[in-house]
Amino acid sequence: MTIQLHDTLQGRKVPFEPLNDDEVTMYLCGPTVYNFAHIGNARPAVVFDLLARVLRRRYKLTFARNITDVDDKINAASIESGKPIDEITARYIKAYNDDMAALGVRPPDVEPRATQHIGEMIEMIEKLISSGHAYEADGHVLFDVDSHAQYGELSKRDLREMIAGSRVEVAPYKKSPKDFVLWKPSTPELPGWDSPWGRGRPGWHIECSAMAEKHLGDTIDIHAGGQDLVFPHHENECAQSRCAHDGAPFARYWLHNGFLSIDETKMSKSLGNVLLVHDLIETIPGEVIRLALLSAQYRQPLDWSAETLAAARRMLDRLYGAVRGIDVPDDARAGAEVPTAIVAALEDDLNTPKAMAEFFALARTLNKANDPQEKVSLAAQMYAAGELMGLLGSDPEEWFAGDVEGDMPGDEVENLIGERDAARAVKDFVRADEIRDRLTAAGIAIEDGPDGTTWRRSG
RNA sequence: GGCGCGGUGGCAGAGUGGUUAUGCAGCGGCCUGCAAAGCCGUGUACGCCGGUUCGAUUCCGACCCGCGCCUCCA
Repeated sequence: MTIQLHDTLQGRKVPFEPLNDDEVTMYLCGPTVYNFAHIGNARPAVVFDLLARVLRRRYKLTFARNITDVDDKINAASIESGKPIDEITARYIKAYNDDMAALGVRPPDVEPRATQHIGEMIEMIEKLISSGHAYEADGHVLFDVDSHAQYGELSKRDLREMIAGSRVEVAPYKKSPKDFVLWKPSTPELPGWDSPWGRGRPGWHIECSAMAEKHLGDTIDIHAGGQDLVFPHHENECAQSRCAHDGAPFARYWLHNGFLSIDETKMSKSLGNVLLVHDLIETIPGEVIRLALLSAQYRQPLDWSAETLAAARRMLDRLYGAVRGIDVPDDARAGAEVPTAIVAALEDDLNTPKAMAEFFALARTLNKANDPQEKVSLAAQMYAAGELMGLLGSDPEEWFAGDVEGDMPGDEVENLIGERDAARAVKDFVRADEIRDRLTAAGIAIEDGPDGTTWRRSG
């Protein structure tokens, strides 16, 4: 079975056939680094990290995720804070990578920065001008949308409708209201680079086209991003790249993740409900956030709430509970295969809910198993599946003990459990239950098993 | 207004032309000193109305409702 992916351009799920048999290229629109990443920014990073992991099982993947480090929002942040642009971008690039790492997102193979590809952008713009797809006007360079017949195919927009519905004021130098900027002039205070059209800076869309070309080639296999980027960003990228490459296809598969809402409302600054990953990871384990983001199939809308998180945490409790107390030697772990049902679910357009269902089926089999050898083998499969999905990365004991010390330190918990065991041994159940109540009050749940008593933080 | 997406049991969330999703919560049982965890069992679920069909939650059409994009945005 080949990998199935939903392609936005074709509007349906299709078999994935890379341009080259065993090498795959993927580009994901990364962050504009003027602030911390919010939980909505994290969804594509996590989802397409998982896709990268799935693809790497079969192919040699080159995965590029760019950083937009020249942008009006960055300029605004610099003016507002009085800090130099370099300082701001450096700070938020680091924060982004730290935050994503906390969510189990592996670094991409290439992380190109816009400011380091200005030369490539200028070259591409020159190509577009000389081939009649772009024109210079009033210090700007604009893409001539009418020169590209396929414009609108990706976002399925009718050009006439777009003009009629246009709500923006049209700059007087544009030949058509649809035309978008490739290069714009900069004032002395703003970042700028010398170009054939004077000192200026690139438009947003050309950045991605130039970086994709440089690192992945003229035609890339997969281009991914959030649904909101379909128009205008990806439509424009596609137009630029195709016109700069004699009409060669830009991306063979376009993947777009659905939007995330917060308590069923749109996340926005004005509502004050923007949740920063940076803040969330202070109190919530990264794996819980990751699984919450993967709890719906990536194209579906996902609502973020306390319940979403609680559900993800309980799912992980179940998985960790199954492998708890089973010592899996390194060689057993290394030799374990991810169950085919889980792989199949993920290869079916990243059906994470189905994959989790199969994961739980494996956990159930493990919970039922009696043979020690079999248990080790099944636990090893659990870890293999976890590694593929970016889950089960902690030691189970540490997972249940919690990252954050609760009201009661771990050794005090152990001492009380020891006292309780002694009381139980002499059938002093009143005393034993007293101790359990104390632990319960401190958020510690007790589990008496055949091999002794275990505990977990339940808060 | 245009384009796109979605409405599944108490909640979250897959999937399918006729047979159990899964997790959480609930109920019954096993286990346990009692619990917890685990295991077993358990739910007249598929927005509304027509159509196709032996049979539709699943296909087709209309309708209602929600969301996103069309302007910076994951």
